[in-house]
Amino acid sequence: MTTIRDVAERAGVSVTTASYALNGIGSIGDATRKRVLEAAEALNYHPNAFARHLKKRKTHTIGVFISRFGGAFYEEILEGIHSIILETDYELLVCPESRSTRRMLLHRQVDGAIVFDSKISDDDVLKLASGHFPIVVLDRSLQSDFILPLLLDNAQGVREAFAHLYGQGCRKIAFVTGAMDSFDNTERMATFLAEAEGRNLHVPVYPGNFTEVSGYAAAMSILQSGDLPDAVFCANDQMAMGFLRAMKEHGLHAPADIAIVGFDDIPLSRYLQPSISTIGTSRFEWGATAARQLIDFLDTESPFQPHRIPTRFLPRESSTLRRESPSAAG
Amino acid sequence: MTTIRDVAERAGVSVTTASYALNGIGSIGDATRKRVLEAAEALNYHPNAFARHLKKRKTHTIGVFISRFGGAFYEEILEGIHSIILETDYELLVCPESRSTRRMLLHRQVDGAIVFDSKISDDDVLKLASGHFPIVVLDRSLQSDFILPLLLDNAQGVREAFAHLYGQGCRKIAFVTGAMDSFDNTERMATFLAEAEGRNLHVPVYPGNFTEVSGYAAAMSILQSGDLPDAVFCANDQMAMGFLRAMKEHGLHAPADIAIVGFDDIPLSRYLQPSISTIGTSRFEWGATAARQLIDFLDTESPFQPHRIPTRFLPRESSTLRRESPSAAG
DNA sequence: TCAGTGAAGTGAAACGTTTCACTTTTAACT
DNA sequence: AGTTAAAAGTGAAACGTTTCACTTCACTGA
Repeated sequence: MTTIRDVAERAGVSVTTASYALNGIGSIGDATRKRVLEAAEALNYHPNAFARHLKKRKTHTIGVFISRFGGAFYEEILEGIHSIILETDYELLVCPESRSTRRMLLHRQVDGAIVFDSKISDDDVLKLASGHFPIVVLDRSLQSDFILPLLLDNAQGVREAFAHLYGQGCRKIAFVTGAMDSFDNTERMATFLAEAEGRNLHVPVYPGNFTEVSGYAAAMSILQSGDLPDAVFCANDQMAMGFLRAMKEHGLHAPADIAIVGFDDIPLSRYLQPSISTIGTSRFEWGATAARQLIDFLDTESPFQPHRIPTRFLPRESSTLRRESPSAAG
Repeated sequence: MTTIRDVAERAGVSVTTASYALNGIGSIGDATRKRVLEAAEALNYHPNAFARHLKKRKTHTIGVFISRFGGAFYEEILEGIHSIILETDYELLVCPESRSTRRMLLHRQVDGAIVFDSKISDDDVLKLASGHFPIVVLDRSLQSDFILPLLLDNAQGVREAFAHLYGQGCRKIAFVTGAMDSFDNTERMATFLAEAEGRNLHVPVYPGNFTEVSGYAAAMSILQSGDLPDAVFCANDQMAMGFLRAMKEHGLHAPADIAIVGFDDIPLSRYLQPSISTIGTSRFEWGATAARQLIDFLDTESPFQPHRIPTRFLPRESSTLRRESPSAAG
């Protein structure tokens, strides 16, 4: 572990001079600077990040906190964030859930954070956020000058989807929920039920948890009841996939027997057979917006600009009963 | 920014006592400990990670360095790594390419690293690695006691693929390369050419760079030459996708006109039409193995166990001319 | 009563940087 | 030669922890 002290010694200068030379600041003679740089090179010196960050109060790094990497969901958001990072001089650190006390531990190891992990409590986020530590949250609604909730406009897409099903004559529509502690699920369900209520429709609700398996299970309990709906809205695509799998096993077809709509537009949804009607957004833009706003805040202290990320319904095979017009493709 | 000094003051104890109490070590009376904990809670105190890590020489964190998040490739590796992390008390930090001096900056911010980013030079990896900083590399071959190269067994899969094509009677086989500075590409190409040579076949080589577009371009130059091969091996699936797109645009079909084989088994390859024959591995296991070995090294100093990650050929529609036996499915 | 013991608590050095405030050297003018 | 200013370089404090070595104190048992 060579330190700046070793470098200074070898170059025959003081630690101060070595520091200035290495950072290219202060007034240091060319010859001296060169000698220091050579010493550093020769000793394979790398500054200790902790000592440096302890002294300077900034790390020029933003942290992204997610629960996991899979799920075909985070990837595009991370790419969006990364695309903005590449335009700046910031670093990016992505931290998934871990057993130890990540939340506390990583605090102040980054200058700001983007949070997309329901395992992190609202309370922790509220406590951590400050003018020195702004946070963008992608999965919840929180009120603070230093927190920017950047949420999907769930209502918009759900309304479009409902209109599509209703417009096709579906009147017996069931809803399969996601995890009940999810903000998005709550909003999707509330919107859907409100739309139905507006048309005097009763919507049976089946509990799920966003997993493929829970969609399958919901389908099983519906199919076994014998009383089939003509359409089912699943709170995400994974569950729609599970639902479709169960239908196939029972010799039923979407949309002929039951029209299916999901949410998220995961990459697979387009390629399955039938392709899954779903509600999508540009996740890349979502991530990019989050990163942009966070960095703007850090650089210029400009206050956060709350807004919703637009979503839109993408009709595909799993719910389209008859093609209205030949040119109307999703 | 409340510090441990503030906590100590509020609790009416020394900084030392506060530190011991907060860390649950030393001999501190129950009443005192409680007072310290309450003070910390009241002040919303979080230890400064930099000061802590500067003093203790360990961070209990491993870093993963990748070039980007997309490409349908890293996701599963990251999930594999994460799965191991969850079993331990380590933290995980994932760091994609950035404009600033990430390599130096992150050094010592983690206890060990997993590298999968060709933009990081061999030289840097060699210099950084040491008994205090072990590195697992997933994309290159390097010799050091403190570096573990965990590479795909490219040869195995390529040989199987070649045998498959040759066994079907293909004799005029072209190769589309990946990026020339890629270790994997080099190995895939070398194996393929060696296999061909062994059967006295000449293989025309078309340059690509692993992108879908470069596969498309390679196809265009082959198709325009008018002299069609009966099979093409692409060094990865993205290029195979591009190749197939070009074929479709020319009214050609795989495998009837040209049999196509890719490499990587990206999720999409299974769902496209035709589905793409490819060479796959368990990327989840790959990541898990990397994490396991790194953590073993850190915990027990047990030396690295070099080995290759097995790959296997997955015959699908794009290359299977006739089904040999009804039961032989991939 | 007192040495001995263990529990409870503390002072201060150390980790490796950066940077403020300062001194020394050099060069440029009269 | 003497003055001044700028350039080059340095000492030491600070960042916020942890932890070694130490003190204080109350209690035990003889």
